[in-house]
Amino acid sequence: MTEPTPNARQRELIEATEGIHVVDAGAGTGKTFAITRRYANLLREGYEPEDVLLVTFTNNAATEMKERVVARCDYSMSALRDAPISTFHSFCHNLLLEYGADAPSYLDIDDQITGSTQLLENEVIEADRFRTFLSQFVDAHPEHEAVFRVLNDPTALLELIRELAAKGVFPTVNGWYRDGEVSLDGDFETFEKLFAEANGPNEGANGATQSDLRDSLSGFERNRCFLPDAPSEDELRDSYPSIDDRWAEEAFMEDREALKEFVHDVYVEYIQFALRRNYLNFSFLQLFAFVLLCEDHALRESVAFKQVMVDEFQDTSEIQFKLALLLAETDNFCVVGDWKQSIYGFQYAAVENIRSFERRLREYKRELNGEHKRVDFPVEEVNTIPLRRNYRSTQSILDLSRHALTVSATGSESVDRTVKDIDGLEADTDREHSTIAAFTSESEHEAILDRIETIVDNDAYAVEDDSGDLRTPSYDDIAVLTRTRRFGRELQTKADECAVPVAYEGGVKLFETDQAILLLAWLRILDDEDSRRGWAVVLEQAGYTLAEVEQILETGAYPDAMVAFRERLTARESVGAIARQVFDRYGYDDAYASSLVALLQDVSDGTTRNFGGMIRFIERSLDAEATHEIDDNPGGDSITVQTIHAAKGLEHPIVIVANVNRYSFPPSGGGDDRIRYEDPIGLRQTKLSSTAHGRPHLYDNWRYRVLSACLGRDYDEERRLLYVAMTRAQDHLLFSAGAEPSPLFENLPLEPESVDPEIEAAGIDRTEQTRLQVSIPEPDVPAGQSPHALMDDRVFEDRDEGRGIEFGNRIHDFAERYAAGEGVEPAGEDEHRVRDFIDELEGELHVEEDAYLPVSVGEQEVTISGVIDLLCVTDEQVEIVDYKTDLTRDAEDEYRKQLSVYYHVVQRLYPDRPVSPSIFYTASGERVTVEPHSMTEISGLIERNRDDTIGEREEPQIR
DNA sequence: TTATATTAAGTTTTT
DNA sequence: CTTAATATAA
Repeated sequence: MTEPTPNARQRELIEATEGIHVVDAGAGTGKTFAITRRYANLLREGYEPEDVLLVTFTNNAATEMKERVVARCDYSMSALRDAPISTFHSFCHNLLLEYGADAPSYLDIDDQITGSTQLLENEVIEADRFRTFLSQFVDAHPEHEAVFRVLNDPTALLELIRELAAKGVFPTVNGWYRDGEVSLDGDFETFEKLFAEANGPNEGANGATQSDLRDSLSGFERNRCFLPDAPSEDELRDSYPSIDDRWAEEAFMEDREALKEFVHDVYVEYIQFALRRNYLNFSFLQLFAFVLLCEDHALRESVAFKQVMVDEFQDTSEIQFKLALLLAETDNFCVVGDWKQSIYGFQYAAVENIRSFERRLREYKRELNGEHKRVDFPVEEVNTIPLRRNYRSTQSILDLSRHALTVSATGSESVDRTVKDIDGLEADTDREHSTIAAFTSESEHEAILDRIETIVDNDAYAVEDDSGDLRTPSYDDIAVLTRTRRFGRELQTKADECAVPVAYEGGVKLFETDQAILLLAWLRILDDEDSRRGWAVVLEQAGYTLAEVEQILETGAYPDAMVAFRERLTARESVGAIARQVFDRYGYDDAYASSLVALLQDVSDGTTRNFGGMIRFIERSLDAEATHEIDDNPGGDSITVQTIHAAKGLEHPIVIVANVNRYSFPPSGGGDDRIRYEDPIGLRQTKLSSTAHGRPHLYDNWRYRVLSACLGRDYDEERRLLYVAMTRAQDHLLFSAGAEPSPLFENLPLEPESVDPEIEAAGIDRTEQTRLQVSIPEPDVPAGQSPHALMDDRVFEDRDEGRGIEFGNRIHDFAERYAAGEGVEPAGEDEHRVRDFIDELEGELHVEEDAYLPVSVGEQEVTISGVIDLLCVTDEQVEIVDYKTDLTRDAEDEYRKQLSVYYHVVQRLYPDRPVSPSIFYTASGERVTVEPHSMTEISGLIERNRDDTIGEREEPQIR
C-alpha cells in the first residue's frame, strides 16, 4: 500500500515535536498513519528509539505501530524490538522486572517482587486463588464478619480491588497510600450539587411539579427492610415539590469505618497473598509501577522519556494518565484519541482524561507534586490538533453518526447536548451513494439475513473499491455489529440454518462447546470422584437412551470399548495429552479442540495430572462464562458478525447495526454488587448486616438508596457505542430492531420500515454430530453422500461403451500424475489428449482436491463429498476440470450436478474470482463448460434422490 | 401529575 | 434476586 501524503492537520501533528498536544482524532481520520509518521519524524530529528515512549492500547497495536514505523525510517524491525512501543501493562511489567524488587516496600509490604514472580493472566485461575485467599481471610478476621456477610459474590470484591487500583487508590499496610482515603470518603460538596440538580423542581403545565429525586424516592420502603434509624417515606418526602435539603447530608454522612477497614484489609492482604505466591495480576502491575516511579525519584528521572506519546487516550484510566506524566521528562507530551469513541468505561477507562484533558493535567500535576516535585515541566500551554478529515465514510454516514451522540436512550431521558455541539467530520470522498436505512421485524434474525441476501450482488448497494470505483458487493463486505455477544451467536446459528455464510469474530465461550463438555465428562470418569456424572454424559452422547444409561450406571457394566479407552487415558502423562487423545477418539480436529488442549496444558503447568483441579478449573470457567479468542476463521466469502467493541478501529463497506432493541441496547439491569465505589459518594455498601431485631439480617441501606437516586444512570457510553458502530461503515449503513426497538433506534432521524422476512426459517435440525462408536470402529460423520448419489444411476450403465471403469481409472490416474509433474509418458490417444490439454493450461494446478459441501435438505444437514480431478488457479479465475472417458455427451446433465457441487465448494474457497466448471472428454479432446446449479437446486435434487431410495440410506445405527 | 403494578431483562473485554 | 423502564390506575 502506498502511503498517502499527510493533510495539513496531520502534518501539524507530525511536525509538532515539542510541547503538549492533544490530538482530537475523529474516526477514520488517519490517526495511526499520523502517529507512526510523527514517530519516524522524531527519529529523523535525532531522537533515539529509547528516547520515545509510545503507548498503545493493545499488544497488536504496538506490533502494528512498529511495523509501520519500520517502513518509514532507517531502523529495522529487530532494532525496534526493544523500543518502548508497548502497552502500559507491558511497560510496567518490564519496569518491575528490572527495578521493581522493592516496590512493595513503599506500601510497607515486606514481600518482594522477584525474578520468579509471574504475571497471572487467566482470570478464572485468579478468581479461584482469590476465593482461596478470601476464605482464609474470613477465618483470620472475625471482626470483619458483619461486612463479609453482606457479600453475595466474593469475586465482586476482586473487581472492586481492580477498580480502586485503576483509580489510583492503593492501601499500605497500616492505611492508605498518599490521599487514597479521601477518595474513599467521597466528596460531599460535589455530591450536594448532584443532589440539588436531582432535587430541582420540574416545570409542569400549571406551576412546579415534584423533582426527579422526589419522584424516584416514591415507594421508598416498598419491598425492603431498613434499619430502625431510617426515615419513613412520609418523613423523607415530607416537602413538595422538592425534598428537604437536609437529606443530602443525612444520607451522605454515614459511619463507614468498618467498611473501609474491611476493604483495606482485603486489599492489602490480597496483595501480600499474591506476592507470597509469586504472582501479580494486571492491576498490581500498574499499581507497583506507579508507586515505584512515585517514590524512587532517581529511578523516575533515569527512566523518564524525552518524548511521550499515548494512543487511544480515551481508553486510559486515571492511573495510566498519571503513569504517563511520571514517565515524561519534558513537556513533549502528546496524547491522541477521540472521546466520542470511549467505550471501555467498564474497564475503568476515564473519558474525562481526554474530555477535560487540561483540567486533569493540571490537577494531576498538582497532586503528583504534593511533597516532592515529580512533574517538572509547565502544563499551562496545551495545543489541540483536531483531525476532522475522514477517509472512511461518506458524508451522509458521518452526518448521521453525530446524532448517535445526542439520542436519548430511554423514553424519559433528556440529553442536554445537541448535534451542533458535536464536532462533525468531513468526508474525503465526494461520492454520495450511501443507503442509510432502518428496519424492524418480528423475526429480526431472519430479517437481517433476508436483507443480506438482497444486498449481495445488488448494485443498489455498490461499494467503493481501492481505486475509488464502485463494485458489486459480496458477503465479505457486510458486517453485522451487535451490542451483546449473545445476539451475534444467535444470528450465526440462524445463518447456518439458512446457509448464509457467517464468520463470528470475537471471544467464544470455549467451555460451553461440545468438545469441552465431553472432555469434562472424561476427566470426571478418570477422577473417580464424580465418575457417574461423567459416564452419564459419555453414554448419552454415544446414543444410549436415558433408561439404558441408568441401567448401565446401576450395574456398572460400561461398554468394553469405553472401559478400554479409559485405561488408555489413564496411562497418559499430562492433562493436555489426555485432552488430545479424547479429541482424537471423537474426531474433533478443530480450533476449539486445539485451543482447549493448549489452554489446559498451560494452566496445568504441563506436568501435573491433577484431575480434580482441572475439573474445578473447567467448572469455574463455565460459571464465569469465560471467553477465549479462537482462531477459527473459515475464510472464504462470508459476512462478519462481531460486537461493537470488537469492531472498534475496523471498517466495513456495509454495516448493519443489529439488535438495537429495548433491554439490549442499552442493556437492562445494573450490577448487584453489594460494595461499590462511585464518584463522588465514595465507598458504600448497599446492604447492612445487623441484629437490630434479634436475629442477624441483611437490611437495605436507606442512605445508599437516596444517594443512588441522585446519581441516576448515565447513557453516554451507550451513545458512544452507537457512534462507534455507525462510523465503522464506509458505504452503507443499516439499523435493525425487533418487535420492541430501543429508544436509541426510534429516536434516530430515520424512518424505519417494517419488514416480513421471506427467507425460509426452515427449522432444520442439525444432525451433524460426532459420536463415540462403541462397536463400530469409525466415528459417525454427518450423513454423507458422494455427488454420484445425486445422479441417476442408469447413466452409468454402458457409459463407457465397453471401455469400462478400469479404463476410466487408468486415464484419471495418468492425468493426476501428469498434472502433478511426475513426468509420466502418455499411452494411448486419450492420454495424449489429456497431456496436450494440460500443457495448454496456464496457472497453478491442483489435482485430486477433496471437496466437501454441506447442504441443508429438509430437516437434515447432509455433506456431499467428492474429489475434484483438476483445479487451475490464476489471479483472475479458477477453472474446475473433470475428466470423462465417455464416448458421447449423453450423461452431461447428470455430470452437471456433480460439477455444481464442486463449483460451490471452490467458489467458497475463492470468493474473489469467477469459477468455471468444465468437463474434458478424453475421447474427443472436447472441453465443455457447465452451468452450475444453485444451492437450492442441489438441495432439491438430493431430496428427490433420497425420496426415491427411502429406507435404504438410514442413519448408521448407534451401538 | 403521581403512585403503583407490570415487565423483562441480566453487557461490553484488554492487559 | 435485583434493577429500572414503562404501562396503568388513581
